[in-house]
Amino acid sequence: MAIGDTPTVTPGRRIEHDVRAQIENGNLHIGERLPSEAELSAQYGVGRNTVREALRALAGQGLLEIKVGKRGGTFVTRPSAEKISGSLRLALSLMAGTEVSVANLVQIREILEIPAAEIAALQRTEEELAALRATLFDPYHVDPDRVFGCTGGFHLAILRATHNPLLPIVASPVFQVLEERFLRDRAPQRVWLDVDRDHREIVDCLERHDQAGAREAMRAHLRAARQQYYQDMAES
Amino acid sequence: MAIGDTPTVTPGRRIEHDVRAQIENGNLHIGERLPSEAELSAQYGVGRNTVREALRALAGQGLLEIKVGKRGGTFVTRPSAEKISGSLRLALSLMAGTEVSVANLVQIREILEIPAAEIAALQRTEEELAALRATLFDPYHVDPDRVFGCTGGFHLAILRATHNPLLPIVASPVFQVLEERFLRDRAPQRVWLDVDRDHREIVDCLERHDQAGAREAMRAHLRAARQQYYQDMAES
DNA sequence: ATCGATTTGTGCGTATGTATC
DNA sequence: TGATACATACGCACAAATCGA
Repeated sequence: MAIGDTPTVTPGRRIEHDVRAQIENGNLHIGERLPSEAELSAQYGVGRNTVREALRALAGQGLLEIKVGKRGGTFVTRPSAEKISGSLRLALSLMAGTEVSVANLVQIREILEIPAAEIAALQRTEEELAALRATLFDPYHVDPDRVFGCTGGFHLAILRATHNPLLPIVASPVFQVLEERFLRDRAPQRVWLDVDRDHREIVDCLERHDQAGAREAMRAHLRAARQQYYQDMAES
Repeated sequence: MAIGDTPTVTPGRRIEHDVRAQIENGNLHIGERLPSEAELSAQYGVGRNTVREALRALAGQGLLEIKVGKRGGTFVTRPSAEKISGSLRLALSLMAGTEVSVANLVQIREILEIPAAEIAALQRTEEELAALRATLFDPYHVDPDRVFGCTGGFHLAILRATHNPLLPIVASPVFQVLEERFLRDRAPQRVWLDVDRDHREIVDCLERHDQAGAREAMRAHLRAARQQYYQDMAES
């Protein structure tokens, strides 16, 4: 242990930080099992409650998985994509309106999703194209809940079709926060006509592997969405 | 257990999920104080340790802040930018090599940092320009540790100069994971000559608000970095 | 500045549920 | 079926931090 460590850190915090550091520097690798609570409490010279709380905090971050039973125990794991994405979505949702403006969110969305469309036009498989078509909807018979799910599914399908797992992880929370805060079901039908037209145009571009077309179609689509967000803000 | 019963969810998990849901749907606001542990344990009909572990799990995610003392207690907070960025960095680091390839990381980096340079060229203040210049180094007197910090500082300064707080949050973890895994101090001096030249060219573009120049200079810089990563991988 | 009230931090013992053998 | 090992849950007691009178 390094000298001059923070003097007044509670044992619980210290254990949490210590285990986290061991995961980070590879001392503990994925799938490895930690000593039992009793062993840890003996090693650190603290009670089992203290150990348990430290392990809980790390489990909340998705770094540990706790299983019961004789062959159970606490195991090192990596946060799932869903866990990361969910944490990011909640964090962005809580930041939106104070530290982070709608313009910030829109800008990130355009930075990520416009290249994503271009990459997807190159990488998409037939299966992904079919999944994308399944998200198209009939703008003349709008069930608000269904349309909301379709638009989310459309953009997620594009991100997935890039074959880069990081793009859905970082881009979908941004998209979800924007869609949650706006036009959940407040948008007039005219908007859905435009959205549907844009979606179909993008799908057409992906079908013929038209990278430049997909990029520009997505750019136009997101520009329209941006205008809708701003109009929605002005009204409320 | 009777047939059709909901699977047994432990009280601790239930409390954790319940509090998280209340934060998410706005029932609990930022800065609001939760009831004391004793009150919560009475409300939920569980022991105080159970409550503490649930709160610890949420505190580990940066959603709660726990303070001791008479006016202390458990307060709802939003995860700090550092917390989010740190969690993302560790998660990416653990995923790198299995679910996520180096090519995936490089692609995200280019998607984010090339537009960032273009935006920074428009938005940068004199102070940010000065901070950027402070990260330049002398490639002929390379102290590996210092150069490593400088390159990180350079890219972070660009991201900050965009005036979009989300860009540092999502882009810096990607950058850090790549730099950690490669050329920490294995790079030959020739590389640092090129890096220094690229950095100075980008700074020059930002100085004269040359958006297209900054974008293309960053593109070239990241292309060179990509080649270095791949060469580094081939050698090891 | 001391004292007391409030709240979290910690230790320990015990009983129970559950998965594995 | 029973034994074993481990997590789960609870309750209590005391320590430490903090604030206010």
